[in-house]
Amino acid sequence: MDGSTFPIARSTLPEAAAERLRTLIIEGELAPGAKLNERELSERLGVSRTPLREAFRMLAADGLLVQLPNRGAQVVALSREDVRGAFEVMGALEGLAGELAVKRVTDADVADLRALQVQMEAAHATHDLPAYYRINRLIHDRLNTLAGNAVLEQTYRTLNARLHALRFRSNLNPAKWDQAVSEHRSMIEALAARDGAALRDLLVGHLRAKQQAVLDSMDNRDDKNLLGGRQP
Amino acid sequence: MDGSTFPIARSTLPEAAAERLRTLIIEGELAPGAKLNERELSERLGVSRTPLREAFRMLAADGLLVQLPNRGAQVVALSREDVRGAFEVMGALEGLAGELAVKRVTDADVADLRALQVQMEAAHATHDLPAYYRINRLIHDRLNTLAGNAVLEQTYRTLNARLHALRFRSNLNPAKWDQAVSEHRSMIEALAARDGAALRDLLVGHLRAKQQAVLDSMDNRDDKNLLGGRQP
DNA sequence: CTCTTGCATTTTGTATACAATATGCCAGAG
DNA sequence: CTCTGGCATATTGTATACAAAATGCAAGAG
Repeated sequence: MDGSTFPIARSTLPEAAAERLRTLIIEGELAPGAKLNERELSERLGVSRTPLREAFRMLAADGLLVQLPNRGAQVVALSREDVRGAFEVMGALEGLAGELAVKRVTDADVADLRALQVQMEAAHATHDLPAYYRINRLIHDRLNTLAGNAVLEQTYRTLNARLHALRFRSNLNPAKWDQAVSEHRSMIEALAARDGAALRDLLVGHLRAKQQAVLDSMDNRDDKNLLGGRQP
Repeated sequence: MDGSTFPIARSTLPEAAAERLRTLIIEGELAPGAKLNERELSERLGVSRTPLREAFRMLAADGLLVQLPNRGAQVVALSREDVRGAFEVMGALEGLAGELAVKRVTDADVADLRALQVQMEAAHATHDLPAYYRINRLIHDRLNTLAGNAVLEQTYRTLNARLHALRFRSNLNPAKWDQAVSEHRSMIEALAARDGAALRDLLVGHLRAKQQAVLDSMDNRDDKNLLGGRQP
């Protein structure tokens, strides 16, 4: 027999529960700061407490929950500082992804990305925000995959999930949106030109703009107290 | 009452078990690729299987274990590619740490680091490898703390633990050692001069050299099959 | 002799029972 | 009226029992 394997996706209850909880957190169904009662949640998910507690450990490692000994788990409430820090790290990771991607990207990859860019600009032109975010994410994920570094990709995804739990999608002013789309165009050109340094700088700058937008929106949200439980 | 808290360190069994296992893995007591039998381990650690399984989930999230459904957990066996990737990410993280540290470092911090540098050079002069590694780690940790970014620090520590499980300490040739010590001197000077870009480049280069040394040592170890279970 | 197939054993997965800790309320002192 | 202390309740922590799956071995077919 050759070495190839075809493992079927068999998920255990802890994994399934973690996945479900992850979605509930990111969708905002479970709000930041919310206390998670084990018995109640296990009944709602239809599993016993044992696998649920394993799910908690996984999500805590991802930074989506915090666990206090003898006091249970609660959805993380990111402080302004946490968000700033997470975006700084994301910037470094995406910058690295850009540098690495340049070394491995093929013309076919560039063509794919250009196609995505066209779709993104279409979404921009029609003010289709959900489509824009979806394509935006596709492009960034693609770039990370192109980097060919599994550790990077995993770290990136984990951090991204944590930030998505903020649900900062709501507000994006027109000027910033125009700017972001234009930056994306430049990024793809830098990639096509195999200019790693330029791509890195663009990505870091892009992330910094996003960071600023998110921090501004945190200041202006009426539920900001839910997001900033830790600082005064 | 003011808002300050003084929580005493109360650890739960899963955390304690994870900590113990982490040590066993990093010390090499549990070798890469080793299968972990739940019943046996729980007896050796003196806990039941339930908290042990939670510990497994934590370590798996840290990348120290891999868990296969219905087939238990085993100590991760890092492939050459994994090591390359992890060092690339470490480089990006340390580079960021350097840039951020420059913005916050005080003269007192610089003085502390210079003192550590002196100790490091003493260890180098007397060929005290363990002391060298200890001080080396102190310096890098200090730099990361100086960056003032909790997300960065946590990501850095996790990744570092994974690499430490390789136990690559064994071989370091004299030329590389001299080079590393000299690079450290430059790093502290760049920090003292608040030159973030220079510090970043030094750190990235430093990591790249370390990466190369580790990859070389992996090629030359007779137990390399234990480290590279995944690739041919 | 080799390969398959079925069974016994081992090991992991999940639920539940019991223990330890935390929480909230009420009574009583000041 | 406020604060403290102690008890009842709720919740989390851990061990154990049972279920499901994988593993290893041996017997039989080819």
